[in-house]
Amino acid sequence: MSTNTDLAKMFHTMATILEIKGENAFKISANTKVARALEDMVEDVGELDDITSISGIGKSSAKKIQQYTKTGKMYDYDELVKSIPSGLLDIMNVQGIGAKTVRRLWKEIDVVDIQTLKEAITDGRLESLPRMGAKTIQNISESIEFLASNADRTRIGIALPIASRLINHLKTIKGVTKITFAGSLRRGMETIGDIDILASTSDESLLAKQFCEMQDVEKILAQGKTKCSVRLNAGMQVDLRIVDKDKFGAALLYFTGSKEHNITLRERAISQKKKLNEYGLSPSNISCTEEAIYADLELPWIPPEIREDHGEFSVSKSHSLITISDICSDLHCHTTASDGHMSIEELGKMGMQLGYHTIAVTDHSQAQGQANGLKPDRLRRQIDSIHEINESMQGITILAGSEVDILPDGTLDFDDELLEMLDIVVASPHAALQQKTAEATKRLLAAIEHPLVHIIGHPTGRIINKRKGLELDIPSIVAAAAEHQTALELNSNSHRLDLRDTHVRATCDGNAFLAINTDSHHPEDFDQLQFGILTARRGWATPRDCINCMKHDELQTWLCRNC
DNA sequence: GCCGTTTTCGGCCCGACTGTTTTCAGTCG
Repeated sequence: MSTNTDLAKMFHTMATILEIKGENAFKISANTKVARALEDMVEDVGELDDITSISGIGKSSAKKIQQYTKTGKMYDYDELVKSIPSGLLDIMNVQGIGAKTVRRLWKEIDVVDIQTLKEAITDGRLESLPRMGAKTIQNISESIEFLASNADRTRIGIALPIASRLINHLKTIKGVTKITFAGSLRRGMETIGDIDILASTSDESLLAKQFCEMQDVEKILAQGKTKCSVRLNAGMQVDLRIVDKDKFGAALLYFTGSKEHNITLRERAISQKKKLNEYGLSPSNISCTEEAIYADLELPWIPPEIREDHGEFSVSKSHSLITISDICSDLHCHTTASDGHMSIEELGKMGMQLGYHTIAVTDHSQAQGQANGLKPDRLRRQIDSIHEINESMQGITILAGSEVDILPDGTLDFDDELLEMLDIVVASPHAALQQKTAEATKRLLAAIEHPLVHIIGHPTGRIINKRKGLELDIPSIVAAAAEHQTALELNSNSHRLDLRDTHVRATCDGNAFLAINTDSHHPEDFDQLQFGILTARRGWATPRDCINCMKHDELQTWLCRNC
């Protein structure tokens, strides 16, 4: 698993070094493409018979990959890394500095890393380079400072509310007729680099001005007639594009991306003797809506979440992605009995409010002492109370469950006799999240194969930007989950989103069930479902793949599949 | 470096903005 990640990093690095060295641009993008292909693979690339069967990976890269999987070394990579000072790669991350500048910094004034770049600014050497005026140097200084404090991309759970707030504000500006967000946010990615906002207005300069003067703008990065760019106090960059109302669709398509989707779409246009850009499709002159542009290219409208050039151009019309309204149960929630903030009754009422037919109480098991995990006797008493409350509450089924720890050796935190008393068992890894792939996979397989386990909760245990989590052998996990009818959870919490998009795709492709839960501890946590759904859609999930979309009786039957 | 119902060679997406320049290179998305 981590071989793919390691290799992807190496190909990214090779691409960057080639760029600094001024190599052929297509060779550079070919390397980036290989890196991306590796990042998106769930099976270990070393297991493949023919690596070149993957689109974007040709003979040359396949040979390099093979050399690495066999020997742990890649000759071409090592040679490239040796050919430049390693600190130059860090300089490439400074906004406003590209490959050409890095090359000149290195060759002409001996700058080899961020530190020597800072020194060159202080002692005035930077000024000696062509096109290095006071303003440019000031921007570079600020970018270096910004880079030091903001290394991570922003979680969608942070970015989406900010974007909504900005749009609600900008909507009120006179002349604005249409406004929405695009980019990776619209594609529902788990982390966002910057917020892209697209707008139509009768007064362009007013909108641009007001945008740059918004309260939380820390710095204006660019301010043109049709494009403005600012950085917020929160650290996020926000780009505003102002476009003609009747070209909104073309612009939305273009700025939603992904870049790879756009490139393939444009190549498709060219092959049909057409030309596509952000202003429309010529010669047919179509630009108003995305639907019309796709239709003219003989394609159905493609949902933003799957616009990654991962096969969406041949997706069948009947492949209708899951939506939030398909969800009619939440099977992983906590109460005050462990570390939640709702009572069983409150949870039941919440479920009814959301229109669910079923909600599950799944408090932590005894191993989670810090989360006030339940010991067997407390759990037995809780099961009784849940059943009592369930009897008295009309309109919803409250399941007695547990989020039982999968201990490091793969055994569960409660014995079978107790587990048998539960309506639903969510088994999750919480500790020992540093385990190696083989051990971690064996651990989860044991839980998947356990006849009393219904769902594997947040299978990898990762926390976005904070903790890598278990690097599982996903194909084996999915195969076992399909065989034993155990669902794999997509935990909707925006800190987790675990399974991640590519894992979701593997799960659905492998005919295993997905469970999309919120893991709610507070009433407002139920809102996190939107992030789970976006991630599920990115993984091409349909309602048929997800147990939370089952009707009441169907779910009951599934819960009793091993009874 | 990759790819091919036009092609095994010759292409490979395209435009806006900045800062510096005095017509455009570099960067970004």
